[in-house]
Amino acid sequence: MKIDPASKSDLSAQIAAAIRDAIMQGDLIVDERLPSESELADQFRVSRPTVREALKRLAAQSLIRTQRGASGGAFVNRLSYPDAYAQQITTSTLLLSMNAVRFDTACEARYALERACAGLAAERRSPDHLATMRAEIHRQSQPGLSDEAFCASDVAFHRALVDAAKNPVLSYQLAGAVEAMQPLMNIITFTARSRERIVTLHTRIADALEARDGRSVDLSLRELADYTVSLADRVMQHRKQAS
Amino acid sequence: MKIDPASKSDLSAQIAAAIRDAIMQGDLIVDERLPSESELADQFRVSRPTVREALKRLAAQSLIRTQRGASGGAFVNRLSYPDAYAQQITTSTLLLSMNAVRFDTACEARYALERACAGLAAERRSPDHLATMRAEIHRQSQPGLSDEAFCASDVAFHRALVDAAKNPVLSYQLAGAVEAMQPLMNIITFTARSRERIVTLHTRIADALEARDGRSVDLSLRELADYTVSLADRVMQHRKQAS
DNA sequence: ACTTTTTTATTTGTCTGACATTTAAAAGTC
DNA sequence: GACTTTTAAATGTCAGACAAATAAAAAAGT
Repeated sequence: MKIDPASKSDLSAQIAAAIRDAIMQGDLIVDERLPSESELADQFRVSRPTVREALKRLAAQSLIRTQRGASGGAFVNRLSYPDAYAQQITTSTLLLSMNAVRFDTACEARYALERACAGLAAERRSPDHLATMRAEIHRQSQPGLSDEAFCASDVAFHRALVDAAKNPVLSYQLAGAVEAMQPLMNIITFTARSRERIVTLHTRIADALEARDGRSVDLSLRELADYTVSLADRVMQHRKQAS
Repeated sequence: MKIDPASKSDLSAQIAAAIRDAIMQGDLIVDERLPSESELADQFRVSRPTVREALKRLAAQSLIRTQRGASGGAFVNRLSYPDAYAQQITTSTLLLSMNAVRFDTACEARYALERACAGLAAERRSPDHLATMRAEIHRQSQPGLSDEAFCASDVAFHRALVDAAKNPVLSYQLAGAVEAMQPLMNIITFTARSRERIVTLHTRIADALEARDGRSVDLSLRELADYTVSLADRVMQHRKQAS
């Protein structure tokens, strides 16, 4: 069923890969129970701790879940959207923070992706999405709002925009990109961002969405992107001068 | 430094979360060495196997790498683009295959994302990208080509289009989406897809890209998307009739 | 006969201790 | 000084044990 070439290193990684392949290939279906740890140990000719390490690897990717007790065991997990979001966010966040991705590169990518939703969102937006966006705009225009709260509201606004496209796959992809950008965005927000300008642009986007004018949404998003990038440039130049 | 509330279950998961947080927070930087497994065991007041399970969880997410021998240990890993790709692909593939995502939903998402690259790609495409695309088009028009090879070439073509935008973050996001769609796409291709039509549209895209006409690229992509979705509809209807 | 309680078996979670293997650095040798 | 050998530290793996949770079976009580 699943074998294991005695080639090179790390038995637990090999076992994890074998089980992962079986799941991806469809040999193991959702909610199916894997053999018990002891049985797997016998099957693969390794000890139980080694099997356990392999299972933990899979659990870390939400591929399996485990239950204790009689008739417990490891079960193939249905990968839910929230789980997938979470992993995408950690992966994307780390990728951006560890690879010295330039702010404008990330920003360009983010708004390009978001603009991909503009047309669909204009077609399909429901009153709920509009209400959410209006509410966030209102919150953003409150004078006493902290920087953190403003950023959170900003994310919620754009999240609503993406969700308005009513395509869960798009939402899933975009959630990772937007969330991962947040730390980078905060650097800008906390220094130079004009809330007034942002609120104006957000309002324009909401208006265009309400009018189901996809082209106008797209234009406003592009303007927002350009503004954000120009801000970033200014912040970077400022830093260069300071050092 | 990192503690561990004796609240609820699964020590290895808690420890993994603590270390993951430390990495994401920046308390542990790239290439920094974690304490040895024995030291971590002492620190968290657990046994070494438990620590090891936690470390394997992190290794599964490419957050750490391990080296044997003296001055070995677990090191914070720089998450590389290829590693991130790989994870994105497994996650996306499983998400799509396990959640009964409708083909047209996935297809819509894929082409929406790809169209997000159209403008940038038209601006920045290099002769290399064009050459790759032309070569793939040529391969696709060979009569003896197997279905598998045609699909692979299709992926390579679209990959080149995305890469032409010269934004690694976009490439990273799109690679996952496109690859994850492949199994679904194959269902269509192996039944009803007209290669001639595809090649014609691909050629039009390449021509528009050569002319740096972003708008035209976008239109051709939309046409390709519509064609693919209509094909899918036909295949589904055909199946419904058969059953 | 039906419900409640108790027992039991199974399975994961965790610990202890040991040995194997790899690898870099220290010690020794020419 | 360059080379070889030894050593120590670390991960990788194993074996066996006990704890804890849990569902099913068995027993008890009404």
